Amino acid sequence: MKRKPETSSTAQARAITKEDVARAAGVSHITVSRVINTPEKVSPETRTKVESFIASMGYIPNLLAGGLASRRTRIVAAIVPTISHSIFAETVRGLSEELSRHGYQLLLGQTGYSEDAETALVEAFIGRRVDGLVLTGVQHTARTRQRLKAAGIPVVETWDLTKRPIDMLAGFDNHDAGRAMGDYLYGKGYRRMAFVGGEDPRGMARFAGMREALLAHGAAEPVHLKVPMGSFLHAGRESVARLLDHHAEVDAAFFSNDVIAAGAAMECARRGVAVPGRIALAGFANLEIAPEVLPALTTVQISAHQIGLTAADMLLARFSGRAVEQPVCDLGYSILEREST
Amino acid sequence: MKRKPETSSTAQARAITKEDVARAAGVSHITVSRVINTPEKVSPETRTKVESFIASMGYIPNLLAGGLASRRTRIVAAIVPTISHSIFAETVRGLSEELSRHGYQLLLGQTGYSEDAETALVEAFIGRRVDGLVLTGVQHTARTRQRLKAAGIPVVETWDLTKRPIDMLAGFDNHDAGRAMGDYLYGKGYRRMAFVGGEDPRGMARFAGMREALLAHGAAEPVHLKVPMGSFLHAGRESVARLLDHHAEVDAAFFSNDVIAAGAAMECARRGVAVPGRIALAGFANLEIAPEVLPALTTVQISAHQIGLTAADMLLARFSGRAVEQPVCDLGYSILEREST
DNA sequence: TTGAAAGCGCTAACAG
DNA sequence: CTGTTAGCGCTTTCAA
Repeated sequence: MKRKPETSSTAQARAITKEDVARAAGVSHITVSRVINTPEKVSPETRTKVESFIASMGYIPNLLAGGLASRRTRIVAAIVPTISHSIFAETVRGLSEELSRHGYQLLLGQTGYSEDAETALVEAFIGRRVDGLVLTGVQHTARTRQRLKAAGIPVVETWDLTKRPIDMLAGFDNHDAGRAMGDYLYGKGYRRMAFVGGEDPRGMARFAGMREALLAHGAAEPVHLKVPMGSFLHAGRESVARLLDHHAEVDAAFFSNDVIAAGAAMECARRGVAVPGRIALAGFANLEIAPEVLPALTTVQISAHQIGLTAADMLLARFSGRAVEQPVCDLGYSILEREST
Repeated sequence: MKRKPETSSTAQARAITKEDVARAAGVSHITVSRVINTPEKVSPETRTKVESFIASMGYIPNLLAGGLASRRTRIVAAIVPTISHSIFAETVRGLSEELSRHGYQLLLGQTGYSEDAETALVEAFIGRRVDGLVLTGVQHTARTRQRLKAAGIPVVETWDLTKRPIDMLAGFDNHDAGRAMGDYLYGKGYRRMAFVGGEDPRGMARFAGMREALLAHGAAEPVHLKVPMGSFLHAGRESVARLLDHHAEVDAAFFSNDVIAAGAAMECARRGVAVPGRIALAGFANLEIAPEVLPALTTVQISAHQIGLTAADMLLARFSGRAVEQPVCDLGYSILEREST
């Protein structure tokens, strides 16, 4: 039990351990452990004494060691395409708040919309022995699915629906949501539609749904404009410019998210193009910017925050051994009409 | 060395260990360890053989155990006020990208601008034995500073400057930046200024700098409007409305960040108020929205992304035992003139 | 180039 | 209510 001399290049001062506190307080280290984890199982005097030593010595338990011994890290990992854009921020916020309320911490990973990056992150997080994992979308590499199955940790897929979830699911039907917007725009009298979005699976599903609705109504094949990663606002401005200049027949555009749509609205304002007079604009997700931009955006309201909350609650139920009453949860969507259509 | 029967309520399948791989490959577990960590120290045949077993068995090393034994987790924690807003997103992105390039992962914490929350996060992260820590701002509780000193881990403070950093620093002078904007606006002929921002220390410093500049020029005391947390766009709209309605003399407003300023621009557009004719608007940070909104925002350009990159490089240098050539790094700022002033 | 022994700091299970 | 014993899975000497 002798301490070796300090040699590590990180030069981290030898941290105080439970042993040190126990010695100082004249108890065994397991008692210190109990004071921290199950204080009700320790006599009040002992507890008070130990607690005062913990405080005065500035003892911080090594969660690495604790996690190794107990096989629970109290860490949940979330993997999102990106946090730079606000689309997933609400979900992450809901997740993070609910988890931290229950003593869990959130480890965040970004894929940049790459499935291989997701696989790498999943492996890294399994290596960290996270207690649970939240994934964005339902499309994953075979390797990801297999790793997750093998690890046997609770998983929640989000932001979409599927017949064959890996484990649990909290999302909504992107295809249906797209169709609903198609129906809505057609119902408002628009006939030549465009869809502007990235090539992520959920955006594609929304496009497919919208297209289906339009064709069912006998409307023309919608124009499909792809936007690059990067600045959504800028992409929105560029794409609406393209629409205005090269697809003059288009009278309504549905954007993959509100930020792109807001960019489009800004470009229209710049050009003095009337919205919705010359072209109607609809967004997706009801982000912060949707009601603020001029004109306020019609959008598809989804519960991004609720997705995070639900995912957290599902995991928390699993952790505590409770049965998850609804392991597959469709949170729905609704059309929110504002000024832009 | 006998396995206990599976009882854990997490029901995590017994994970494959180095032992299992070693046994299968007919080597000792330490050889497996070498194949993973220092492959050049293993003979090519052994390496190939072990690697194939690692792959086929789907072995994922337990980083908890590794971290415990090696005293390095390859995790860096970053603490920001919030990730929901885009202000710190660029910094986090720079940090995350640079770190992951070098095999480190990022653990993210949000304080909601509360110093006590920061302290709690610092303690939690120290408990996780992160290799390094990135903090936002230079104002921290005594307890935070003391914990950090005691833990002896590398720390980078960001987004501000101070004479007495905890350890390393990558930021810019908020007071000076505010003064520069004050000078600029005064130089453009504006005389009745307002500052709109939150009550975070950096925003306050910018206000103080601006005020100092104005008073030095003999201009009037600036109006100071506080915005609540929450929606910045909305706060911007509300505050400019207040300015327009109750401080009609104000001819220029400086906002704590571009998102608030953009909200203000949107409200002006809604009201048909001329910018900068009736009121000039200036933002801060040169966020994505600044050049896109109508009118494009004059702002203070700072290198949010560079802050993250620099912080990462400082930590990386420390980790590898290299000396950090510039432990205190002033990244500067500059006025970026656009249409809104 | 490979292996054996000895922990890292903690918790689980059992005993007292 | 408190302590003892035995690992958790890995890396670090040190030895072969």
